[in-house]
Amino acid sequence: MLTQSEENYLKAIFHIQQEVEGGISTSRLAEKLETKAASVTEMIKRLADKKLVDYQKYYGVQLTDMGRKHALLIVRKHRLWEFFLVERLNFNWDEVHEVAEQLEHIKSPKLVEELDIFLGRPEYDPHGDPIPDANGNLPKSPKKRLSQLKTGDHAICKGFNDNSSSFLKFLDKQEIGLDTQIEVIHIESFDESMTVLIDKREVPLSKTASDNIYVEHITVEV
Amino acid sequence: MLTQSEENYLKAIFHIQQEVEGGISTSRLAEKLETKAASVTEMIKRLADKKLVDYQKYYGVQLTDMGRKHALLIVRKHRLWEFFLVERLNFNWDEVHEVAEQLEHIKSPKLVEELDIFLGRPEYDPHGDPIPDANGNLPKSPKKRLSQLKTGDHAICKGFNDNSSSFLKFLDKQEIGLDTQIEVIHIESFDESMTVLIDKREVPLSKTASDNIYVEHITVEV
DNA sequence: ATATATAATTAGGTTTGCCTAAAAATATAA
DNA sequence: TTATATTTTTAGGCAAACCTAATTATATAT
Ligand SMILES: [Mn+2]
Ligand SMILES: [Mn+2]
Ligand SMILES: [Mn+2]
Ligand SMILES: [Mn+2]
Repeated sequence: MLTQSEENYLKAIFHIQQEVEGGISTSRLAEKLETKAASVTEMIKRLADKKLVDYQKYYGVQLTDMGRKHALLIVRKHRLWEFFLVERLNFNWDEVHEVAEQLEHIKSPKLVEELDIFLGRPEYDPHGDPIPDANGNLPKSPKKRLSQLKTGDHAICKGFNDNSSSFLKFLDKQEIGLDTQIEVIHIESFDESMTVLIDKREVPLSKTASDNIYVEHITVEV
Repeated sequence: MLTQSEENYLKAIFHIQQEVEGGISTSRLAEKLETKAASVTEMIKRLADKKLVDYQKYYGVQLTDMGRKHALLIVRKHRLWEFFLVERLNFNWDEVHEVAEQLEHIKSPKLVEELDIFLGRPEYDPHGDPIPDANGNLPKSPKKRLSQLKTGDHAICKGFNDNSSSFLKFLDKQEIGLDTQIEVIHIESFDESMTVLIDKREVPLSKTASDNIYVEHITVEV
């Protein structure tokens, strides 16, 4: 049985591995977990003893198959709970993360399975992130960053790189949500900022913003 | 902010105080929490420092108003979650306690309030135990033990003194549940065992069993 | 290739929450 | 009332997770 802290480390390693290849540095993990490098080294050793990570002193850490399995279960629980909070308990999508950080550590296989059934086996959480199934399989969708599109392109919003409360509140304000239709009508070459058309509204987006929006690029029949 | 362990101590003290008056002994608490007396002494001191309990060395411990308020919130959360698990997630009433022991420690006032609303503000948990409201008020029902009734008495089952899985499974087998109608048809003076009529079925109950069943005594118009 | 900067590890502490064994206080019995 | 038994507290340790400061290894720049 893993401690809450061990679970948080595994999840953090998993998330960083989604972004970058190879071993993960102590400092990167410390940053993600908002802790100090010394604490990370210590914990990594414990996880290595338990065969949950492969660890080579000074050369970073990687999940083993077991470690990955554990991490995926935590991610599954996190996202199922977020879905529950938004769809059943009237939480806004920017207020669920902290509570899900707690709920993801509840240990009960039956609870996870019954919750999944109760919610109708959702495939995506409120932020568009895929929910691993009971076997740890992730439905993968081909996502592009909005910033990669060209003028005239059409797309549908499918998720976000940044799930912070401030970014989600910004999206609420611009009325951008999951499955929102977006058309790129102008890209400013000076700063790569973008003007997009959403539901007949012209919305200006900085490069930072468009970088953090994942879309599915669609071809529109004229 | 209280730790999980501190919350468990407060809840245990609260539950023991429901049964017996006056200060609660270190050994009684140790037994309830399945820990050692030395650990209890230590924790009690911490709780006393935080003004959550009144503590007199060698003479036991009692909740302060603050301590009682905290304990009632934990009990509220525990029972709301049990209700959720049984009514929405298809748990049987004998499998909810352990999971609720974990869920009761989730910290989010909004979660508690929204869960309460979502469930329709239930007044009793699946075992018939009252759910404190947001202000810590308990709806109190005048409960008797089934063992206190006389031959010929009619009653409705309203709760149990023992919520252990084995007792609840026994009740399932005898088809005794909340709001079940019970008529006492015989009491054996030798061992105080009882025969009751439930839905036209004669059910034998030991003194131990009838002691653990709470009922509302009703008068039946003939 | 060597010096310097950066990153990671080790050493040594702290707090929480548990333990066993010894000592002290209280309760009970002769 | 005094002796004995029981209960409670204290003393001293341990493991998990965190920390700061010092040391060591690796990476970078001259
Ligand atoms: Mn989240
Ligand atoms: Mn977490
Ligand atoms: Mn319970
Ligand atoms: Mn608990």
